[in-house]
Amino acid sequence: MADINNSAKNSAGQAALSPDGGAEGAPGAAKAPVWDIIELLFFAYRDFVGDPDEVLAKYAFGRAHHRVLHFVNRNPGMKVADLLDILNITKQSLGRVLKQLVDQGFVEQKEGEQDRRQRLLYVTAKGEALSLKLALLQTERIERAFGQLGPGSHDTARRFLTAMIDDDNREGVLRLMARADRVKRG
Amino acid sequence: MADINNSAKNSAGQAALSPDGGAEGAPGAAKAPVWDIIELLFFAYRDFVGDPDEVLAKYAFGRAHHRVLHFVNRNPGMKVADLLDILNITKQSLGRVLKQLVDQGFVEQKEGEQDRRQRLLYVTAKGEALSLKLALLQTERIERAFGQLGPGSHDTARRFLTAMIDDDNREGVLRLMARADRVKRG
DNA sequence: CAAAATATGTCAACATGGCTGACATAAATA
DNA sequence: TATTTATGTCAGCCATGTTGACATATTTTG
Repeated sequence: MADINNSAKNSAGQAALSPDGGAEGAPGAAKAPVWDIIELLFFAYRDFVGDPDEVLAKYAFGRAHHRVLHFVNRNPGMKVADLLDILNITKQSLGRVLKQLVDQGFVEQKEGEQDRRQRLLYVTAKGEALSLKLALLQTERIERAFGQLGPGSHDTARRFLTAMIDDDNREGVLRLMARADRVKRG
Repeated sequence: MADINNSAKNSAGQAALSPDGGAEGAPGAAKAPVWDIIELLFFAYRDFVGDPDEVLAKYAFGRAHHRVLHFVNRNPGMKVADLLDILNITKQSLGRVLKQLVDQGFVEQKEGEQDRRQRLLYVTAKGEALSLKLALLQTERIERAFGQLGPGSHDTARRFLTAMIDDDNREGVLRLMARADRVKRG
């Protein structure tokens, strides 16, 4: 709120602060918020998750259904407990949307072979189709962005987003993604 | 569930798909979803917005309050209608959280000078302090990420996130951010 | 000036998707 | 056999979104 030596700003109307302008010497002591990234994350994510909404609405589904469908599609045969860990919600919350997905034939539950207490989750053909449809919508936006940026932007974005994940969680997330990738493409 | 010719994966446990491996020739025809970015956005954003939660809980506030407080702090004197546009919610929804923020002395409303129907929004000192506290929490995560990536990562992240915003909205968002920057920094 | 449009607020009712707590069942494990 | 585990379910609460209707003050317009 004071106002000294600045007013210079780059193309995005921000920065020139953390990259060098701002004090960054003291380790661990964040002085000025990185407002631009904070706000851009808000707007980017808002538009990103907004894409599938109209499609979901046609089935009377919401974002909660989308998340469940997505992870079951990506990790066929996963346990209910695994899904709870990923989504970070209670089994009661999950139960509600999962039941709807099962009742309407988007997700199937099969008894575990080794452990018959488990209800392993699979998408049906219908479920996979919907999951794919939604993912392709989001992919359009992502690839449009990559198109505007240079080559290597995919890798850069991946590295940035990966670094934004909790240190505690990062390994687990990467393992999950690697496994999903193996299963779906194997 | 079969398992053929792969298992090679890069450091992030994914990729080798869109960057080159996958078909990308047909313009406009997205064939394969960019699963990695889709999932990483989910996890990164989840952790990112999760940071402020415990602090907010001490005031019995939620993420809705956080969003309002943030934008009012960044755009002092903004109209209620502007805030509604940004947040994309109804005035009834906004009214609820805004009232709490006003009642508890985090936000003030002042009559517009030219147009006395307007209730221009300002954070109080208390509100600014809280907004800053929350932003610094998120900044820690962001700068930790920038630290893990090379120099120039701030700029790269900004460009990526900017490109992810709706074409229709991008200009408006950038204008808003530029204006906020001007106002807050003098 | 009177009429219409605008900015905001408010009441009431409802939906979604989180949550806690308690309890039930079947199957695995000690 | 006793306990633990994986899952499901009932009941109710909370936060935050929605729609629709209506009120009030103020500005703008015909």
